[in-house]
Amino acid sequence: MANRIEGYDKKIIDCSLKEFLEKGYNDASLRNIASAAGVSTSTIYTRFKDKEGLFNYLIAPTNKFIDYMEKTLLNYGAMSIEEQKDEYDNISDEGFDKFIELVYEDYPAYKLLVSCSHGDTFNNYLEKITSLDVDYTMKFLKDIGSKAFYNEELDEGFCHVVSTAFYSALFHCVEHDMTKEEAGKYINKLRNFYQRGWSAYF
Amino acid sequence: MANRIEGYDKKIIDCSLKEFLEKGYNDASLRNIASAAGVSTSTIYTRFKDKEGLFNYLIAPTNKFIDYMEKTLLNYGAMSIEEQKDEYDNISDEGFDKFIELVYEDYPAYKLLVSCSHGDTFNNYLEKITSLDVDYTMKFLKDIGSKAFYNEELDEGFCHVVSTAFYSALFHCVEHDMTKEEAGKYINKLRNFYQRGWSAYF
Amino acid sequence: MANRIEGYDKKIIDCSLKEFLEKGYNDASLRNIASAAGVSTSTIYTRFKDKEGLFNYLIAPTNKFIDYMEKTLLNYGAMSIEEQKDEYDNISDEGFDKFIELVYEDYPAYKLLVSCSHGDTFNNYLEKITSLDVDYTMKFLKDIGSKAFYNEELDEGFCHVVSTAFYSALFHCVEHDMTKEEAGKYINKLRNFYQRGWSAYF
Amino acid sequence: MANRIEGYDKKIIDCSLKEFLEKGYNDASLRNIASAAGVSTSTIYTRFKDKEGLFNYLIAPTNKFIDYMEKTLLNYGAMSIEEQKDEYDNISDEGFDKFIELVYEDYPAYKLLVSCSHGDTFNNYLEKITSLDVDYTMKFLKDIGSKAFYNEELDEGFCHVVSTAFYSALFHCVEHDMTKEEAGKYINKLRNFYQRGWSAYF
DNA sequence: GATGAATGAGCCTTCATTCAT
DNA sequence: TATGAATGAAGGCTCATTCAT
Repeated sequence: MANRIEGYDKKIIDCSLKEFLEKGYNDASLRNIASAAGVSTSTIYTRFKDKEGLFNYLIAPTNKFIDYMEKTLLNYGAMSIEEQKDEYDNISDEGFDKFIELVYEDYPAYKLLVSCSHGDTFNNYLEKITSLDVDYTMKFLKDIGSKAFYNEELDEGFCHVVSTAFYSALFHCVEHDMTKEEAGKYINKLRNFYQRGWSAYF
Repeated sequence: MANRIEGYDKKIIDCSLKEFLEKGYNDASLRNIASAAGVSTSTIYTRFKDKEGLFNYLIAPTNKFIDYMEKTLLNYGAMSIEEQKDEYDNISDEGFDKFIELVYEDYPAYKLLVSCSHGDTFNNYLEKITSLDVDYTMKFLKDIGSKAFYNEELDEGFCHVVSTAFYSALFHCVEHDMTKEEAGKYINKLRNFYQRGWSAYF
Repeated sequence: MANRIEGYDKKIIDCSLKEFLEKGYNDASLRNIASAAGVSTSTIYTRFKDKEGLFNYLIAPTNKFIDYMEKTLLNYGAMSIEEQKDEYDNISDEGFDKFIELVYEDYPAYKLLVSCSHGDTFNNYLEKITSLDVDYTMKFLKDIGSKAFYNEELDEGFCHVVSTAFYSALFHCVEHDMTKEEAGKYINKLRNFYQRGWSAYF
Repeated sequence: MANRIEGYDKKIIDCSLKEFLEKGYNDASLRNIASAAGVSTSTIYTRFKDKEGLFNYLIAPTNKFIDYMEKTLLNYGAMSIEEQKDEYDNISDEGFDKFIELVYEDYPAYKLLVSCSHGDTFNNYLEKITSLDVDYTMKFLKDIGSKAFYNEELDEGFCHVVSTAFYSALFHCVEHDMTKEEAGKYINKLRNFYQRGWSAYF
């Protein structure tokens, strides 16, 4: 998509990216963007409605990962318990591969989301991901008859917090500008680490 | 200290707290604060230099935890390896007790730091804590001759990220306004979880 | 005329009406109108020249009443004094009937003129009506040898102001959205009231 | 009061007056005012809160007439019927003298109110005056046992409209920039005219 | 030490209008 | 003829900060 954008739009997008990345949402100025892009401020409004609309356009690609998670978990949830157990590792591996692929395909969008967004934008994003994960995890624990689940040693609240911590840590690869390769190694270690954490409950 | 603050200063501090907590650093307005406190905007400048100075004053108590960590780890590092091994659990338990004590002694300051600060303020704070922890941990691993340490399975970078994730999660008790009791239980679970994660490396 | 307007023009007119009635001339936005009508802003310019042109088009029907007054007074002025005296009441009755008929035939146009127009638009309209009335009235007073006219007790200036007040009051039926029936009763009372006022001069 | 205002305030007020009188409330620009007054736009905000606050300051003196009416009618209403009958003409004469005095004492304020204000400002002003008048009039008609009042030939609605027309006409002396003398004569004629109109009901 | 006042820079946004296509 | 796009101008307003008093 991006490669088909040309002319003013392209300039506006590039300059917005630069401005937002440098200053963050709040301190970014549409005036600066417009003048850097060689257009009038109004042009931005013609194209993107307003400041928020422009920013949302820039981070829109990050929805692909959420879409992917939703779709994947839906399929996964539709499997039998046995299949779920068998497929868990595959699905998981594929998921994180996909994560890396998507992130490095639209790196600026993720960078913006993680490091330069406004209010609760990133928190909401994390919350969506975490909730999806937790919902399916809780269901899975229930279905497999997890002892920890049934004696309430592992409640949803704690699950949620640890999950949030995990996904926060996941996005450190963006926050700290790792290369794709660094990210791959890092994520593997992270998964191992958390798996050991979770192991007691499964 | 707080109990010696009176008159205008007290009012300014109270109203600043309210404004920053409600709107966050960027959207807080010194004029609102001044008018709520019944002083002129200039008075704030007389007392606190500027907006940032005022905010820093408000979050200053949070340095107590960092001071505590520094002092404690310094003492710990001065022990022999054998002592360190023996004392690890005690020191650790005491540390988290102290954390809870300090946080709930100056709750607004921590809340401000965690949820309402500006730019990298909280990240820098976390970074300080994490670095302290990681430095001593790496030294400890080296001293005890950790296999994982020597075959570079556990490098400083990863250690840092996981540690960051842990301390981030730790401060969720502030972010989510847990009561002191809730925080106590929550932190215990969290420590167990992460200990299992780390166990492979020790 | 209206029944021959179709397609885009019709939509533009309807939406303009709505926008102008809701927000008044100044605060109405051509963009809102265009987007509500499903056309581009430019289309409005193609059809109606500009904002003022569009508005003028919408209130154009209100000229019918002025045309009627002009024609009627011309005929009336062409009569002999005796005829004028005889016909005064008839002409007058017919005139106000016609007023009501025209207003309720093109109600939105009058409403726009009275309540939503810009600058001196309505004042100019009133001024035209008043001037017509005053011109003929002064001529009539002169022709019938009115004492008040000749001793300058009743000068044109005063006549003008009272006439303005009368026609202003007349249009209250539009300003206050009276039904046709309410307007009929209201106007009768108003005429009686002002006739008593004038009576001293005739 | 005005003669004690000096420095920037005076300049701002003078220039605001000029701008509002020339362009009306909506089209007046605070930027123009500020630059004409040789101050920054912000200064206006320091002094007058905002555009509306500035305008309200300028027209504030017009409240004197309403205050006068309220006070006068209150006293009048407290009299016995006989006294009211006896005093009616005096009170009335004094009232209109006072009107002229107040208007020409703060002419710009009234001019602004009548010819340059925003939305329903002047209508609301007229409405206040009219309501005061109508309230006392209706009470008076009731007290003196007016036939027209009791057989409902003269209802409050009609009374209100005619009264509005009268006070509208009254302010024509401001709208048309009459001199104080012209206004005096004009108002006398107007009062006579309307008295004849009312006479049928008393 | 406190303040009222002033400020310049900057904000986002909206508008009526034009013009190449 | 219709329009999408672009624009310059302008709008009201808020801000952190300074400084003479």
